Amino acid sequence: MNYADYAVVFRALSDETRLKITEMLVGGELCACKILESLSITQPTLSYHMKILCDSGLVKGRRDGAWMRYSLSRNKIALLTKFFMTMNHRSDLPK
Amino acid sequence: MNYADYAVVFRALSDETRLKITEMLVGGELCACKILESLSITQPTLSYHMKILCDSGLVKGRRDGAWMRYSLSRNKIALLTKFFMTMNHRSDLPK
DNA sequence: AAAGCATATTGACAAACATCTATATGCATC
DNA sequence: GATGCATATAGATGTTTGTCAATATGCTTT
Repeated sequence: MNYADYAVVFRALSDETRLKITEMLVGGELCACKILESLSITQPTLSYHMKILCDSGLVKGRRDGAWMRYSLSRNKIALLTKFFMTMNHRSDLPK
Repeated sequence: MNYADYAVVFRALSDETRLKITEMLVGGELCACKILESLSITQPTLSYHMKILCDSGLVKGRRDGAWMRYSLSRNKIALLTKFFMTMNHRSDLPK
């Protein structure tokens, strides 16, 4: 991942609604309709947010008949963990 | 940190210029003028970005005479590391 | 193939963002 | 206190964002 890739995934996480969705997915795969129930937004707005999350690579979507099921990408989360861990290890910073 | 706090710090990291600045600071404290040298932006634009980074808590600034010296917040980075680590530990996700 | 539910796309719009020029403020030195 | 350098603020502007209502697409079941 380069600067642009990180910028995209951090932008995906920079909205409260998308953060809430991400937290919901920590519990495991969910379909769009289930996510929608927990939020005070319209269905098109949810679809917009899911697209941003998926395009960033943080969330994976798969069709299951009429439903879309979403889950977090373990890989991406591991990369992000490493991003921050490396930050604290590589230097000599004040508290 | 709550959703809003995380949203603010991720928004701070969602811009390529600010990501570059953050990476520079991994090497240790830098003054604004030094950061400015490495970027193709004007001084007011840098000042704008530094404000966003500082407001998010990711970067700490301190006056040193005429200069402003900036460095990363170890605390904040540790919190963000934990944020992602917890994500991968708390659940049962596909690869 | 018609009907019905789940999801995506389009078009519109107000709000927020990134950038610049111009100007102001802070600090050090003469 | 006047000059000069470092940084911040203000104002203007084009771009991007988040949201909705309306509509389209996809899938399943009669």
